Amino acid sequence: MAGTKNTADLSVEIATAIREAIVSGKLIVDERLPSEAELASEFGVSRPTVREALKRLAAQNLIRTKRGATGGAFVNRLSFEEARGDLITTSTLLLSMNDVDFDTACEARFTLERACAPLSAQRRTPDHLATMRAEITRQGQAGLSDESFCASDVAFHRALVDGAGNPVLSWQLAAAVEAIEPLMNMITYSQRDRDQIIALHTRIADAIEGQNGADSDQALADLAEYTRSLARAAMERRKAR
Amino acid sequence: MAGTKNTADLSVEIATAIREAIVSGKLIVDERLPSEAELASEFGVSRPTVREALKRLAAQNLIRTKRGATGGAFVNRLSFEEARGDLITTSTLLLSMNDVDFDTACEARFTLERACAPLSAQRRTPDHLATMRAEITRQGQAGLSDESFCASDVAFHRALVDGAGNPVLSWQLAAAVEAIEPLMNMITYSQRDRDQIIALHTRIADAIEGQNGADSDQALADLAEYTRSLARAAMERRKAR
DNA sequence: AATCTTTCAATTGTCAGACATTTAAAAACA
DNA sequence: TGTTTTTAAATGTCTGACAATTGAAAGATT
Repeated sequence: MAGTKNTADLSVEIATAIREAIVSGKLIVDERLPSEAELASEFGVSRPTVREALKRLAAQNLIRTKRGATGGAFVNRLSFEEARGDLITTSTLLLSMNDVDFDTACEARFTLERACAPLSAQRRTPDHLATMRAEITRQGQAGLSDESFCASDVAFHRALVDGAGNPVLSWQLAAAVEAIEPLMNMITYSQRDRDQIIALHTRIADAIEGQNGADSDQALADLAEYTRSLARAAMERRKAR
Repeated sequence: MAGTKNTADLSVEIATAIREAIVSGKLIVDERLPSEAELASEFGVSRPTVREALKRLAAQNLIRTKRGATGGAFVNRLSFEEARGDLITTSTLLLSMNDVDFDTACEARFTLERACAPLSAQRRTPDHLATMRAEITRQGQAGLSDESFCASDVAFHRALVDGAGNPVLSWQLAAAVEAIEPLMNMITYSQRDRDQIIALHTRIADAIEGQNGADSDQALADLAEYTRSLARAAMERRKAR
């Protein structure tokens, strides 16, 4: 008789029902959901069960809640900004929990980034260029910790990708770039390494400024190769130890 | 006096604490968390509050729960498969809620996909080729609904991307490809349109089979342009109506 | 001794009712 | 009219209880 598995927990069922209403557009942005008490009565469950369902949706940024007289749960306008943090967390965990090796992660990142470079060369604004130059300057500062160097590296590449002027690309690439930061942080950067990277960054920035997509692509390819070689060396040092 | 905003709800605080323990590696995959009662006592809150925190984490696939004597909450190994569904949902909502126009979404998708094509040309297995050919055949079947045509289109492109043999790329691209399916579904495909798309798909498959990265890239660029033109036409028809 | 059955204990899932806190609007007041 | 107080509605939290599930231990049977 049965076909559907109706053994799911109630809070899961309720969360799913509301989520589908949001995704399908039955519930629109900023619309207020019924109060917890009303939902409980509608679904024939208790208030704590409804609350667990709402917390599930809140964890996915699908709703936001407000207390007080005019409060309640509202359909949340999912912003790229909000979604970025979750995507980075997810990417980071995917890499670490599935033993994705550095080469694979690095290849994915640079493959995607290189795809953005020609667009960025076309469309970058002075703002993007200024950010890239500023980060290159910072990367040359003496006494910069490896962690700060990596953070600046991320900022540089984010500016590069943002230059493409496509929020969807920026969103996806931010994750790709930032998710491997923990892996990059495991590398120790000698002064020579840093100088090399800064030179490559300068080549990239020059190409982007000169709206030369081919050059920026080649410079990124070189940076990808150099990064891989650094990681390989770090791995071997670790193994030899 | 205060510097940190400690006004966050308790269930949020607890969820954040546990999430950070997972991300930082303090809690490892498949490790069992303390029981709800123990967590409640540890954090000095009631069981319902702990449960709301756990539901938040469960909604992000960070933990799974099991009932019974040996039950409890366990750190979940986040799989690409699991994460894909959430990413697609998020992408779809981002596009619809932020009024991302078709051109922008389409550009992002094809930019990323074209980046994968050369890798796929190098590494694709006979399996990937077989899937691509099979989907092309299906796309030519008479009486196929627009929806099924789109679904097959998605399957074709997923096989193409999977051919690159990089799970990280597959994961990110699956989202990019599938998230715009709802937008593609709004287009009506005439027989002539379908023939054109099938011809382009065949060109792509041929290039991938012949391990010709440049050809596959060009064919994808042509497909991108054709898709955009179809969407533009559909938009104008809608406006004229 | 081996195997099947029953019981048990631990844990999550659900419920009911209560109180605390927050918030904006309504009412009272100056 | 402007300010303060009250009030009502909503979420946030707590307590205590019971139901459902599940693996393991204890017991019964062959």
